[in-house]
Amino acid sequence: MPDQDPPDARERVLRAAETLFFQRGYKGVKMKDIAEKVDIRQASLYYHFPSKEKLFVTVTERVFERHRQGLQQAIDSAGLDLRVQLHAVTGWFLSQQPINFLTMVHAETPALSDEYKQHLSLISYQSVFDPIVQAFIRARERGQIRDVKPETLAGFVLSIIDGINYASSLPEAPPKQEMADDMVSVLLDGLQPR
Amino acid sequence: MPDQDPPDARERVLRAAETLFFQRGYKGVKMKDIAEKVDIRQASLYYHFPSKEKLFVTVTERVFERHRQGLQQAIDSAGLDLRVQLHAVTGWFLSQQPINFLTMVHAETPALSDEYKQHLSLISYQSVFDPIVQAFIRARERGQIRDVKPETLAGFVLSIIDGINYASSLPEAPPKQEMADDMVSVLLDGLQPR
DNA sequence: ATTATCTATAGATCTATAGATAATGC
DNA sequence: ATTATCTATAGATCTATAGATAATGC
Repeated sequence: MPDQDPPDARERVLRAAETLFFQRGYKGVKMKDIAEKVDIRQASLYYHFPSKEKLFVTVTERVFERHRQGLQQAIDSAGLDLRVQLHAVTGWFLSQQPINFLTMVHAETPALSDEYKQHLSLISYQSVFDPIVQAFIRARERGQIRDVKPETLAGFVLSIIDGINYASSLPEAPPKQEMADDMVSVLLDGLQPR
Repeated sequence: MPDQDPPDARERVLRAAETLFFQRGYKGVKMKDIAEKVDIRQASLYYHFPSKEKLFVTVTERVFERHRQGLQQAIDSAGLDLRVQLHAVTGWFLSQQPINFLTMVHAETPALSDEYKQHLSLISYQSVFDPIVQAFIRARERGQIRDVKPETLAGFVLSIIDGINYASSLPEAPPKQEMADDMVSVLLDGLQPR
């Protein structure tokens, strides 16, 4: 593994913006906040990106592309057992900066132009939703699970992961790993006493 | 059932604000938007509420109080079977204007003063979280479910309900009722083929 | 020369206040 | 008199642009 080159200014802007947008939402972040995090002046951001909206969309596209690759790889290298695959999925998400997918594409997009709304909705589906849907479809084909709509199940998984990230910001929350493991065992085995 | 009196101006403001704040978030709503929905001028809102923040907090307190009562009643009248209770919980939520609890208290509060953040976090816990936690605790005491942290389980339920509301805004989503029923059966019975 | 930053600020937007005015109820 | 609205606008905030300046690489 070679040492990482120090990120250039554009990259530093993208990283700062990613953290802030996902913490506070589009409207909750001022260009000044991002500039301060990068330690440049607010107006200098416009050398790298023509507008706040374009910066947000670029950030979001990058994040979803990263998640698409990471998720796909996690699932692919987990073999053919759904339980192992689901642990790989939660492992991937817990290794990443927490994102609220629902919040992101649901609560924030109203602030964006219609064109971008649709676009972000589509790539969010393709990147984080679809790989999980496919995993459920295949598990069903292998007879590992009963017949429940795979899109519904993928929605459950993503919702709960969002919820785990939320819960972890509260005092007294169990470790994320524990909640994630509980999710997998509840989804697969249910809550009936053994 | 007596006819409802027509709501007074203050009440109309609260209802318009509730809808808008929960659709677009605190920062996504302008006082002008609320005023237009009530069909008065923007400045007239300040006769009823001293500030946007106070209006938001009042709206949120009312909503959570309504949910606390509705949830408690739904669970209480569902007898002692957890499955029936969970259907009552989903029935209650699906009968109400969709709220994203996670979004609400997580993504929006950063825009509010620290005092209100804590306050809203607390009442959200007491109103929507605690009744469900109690239901899981009792079910466990009755031996109806195995030993998983009840707070974790309540988090799963609320996360998934948020997710169902989100999914329903997408094309091709299954009916909410169907997703909610799937949630209950997956939580209780798991996904193992029967 | 080109690249990357800076200062200064225009223009738009938004909350909240001041003071006037109309409607309602003694 | 009191209640509920209105018009007008001050003041704060935020994005984005203009033009100057410093640093880098031929």
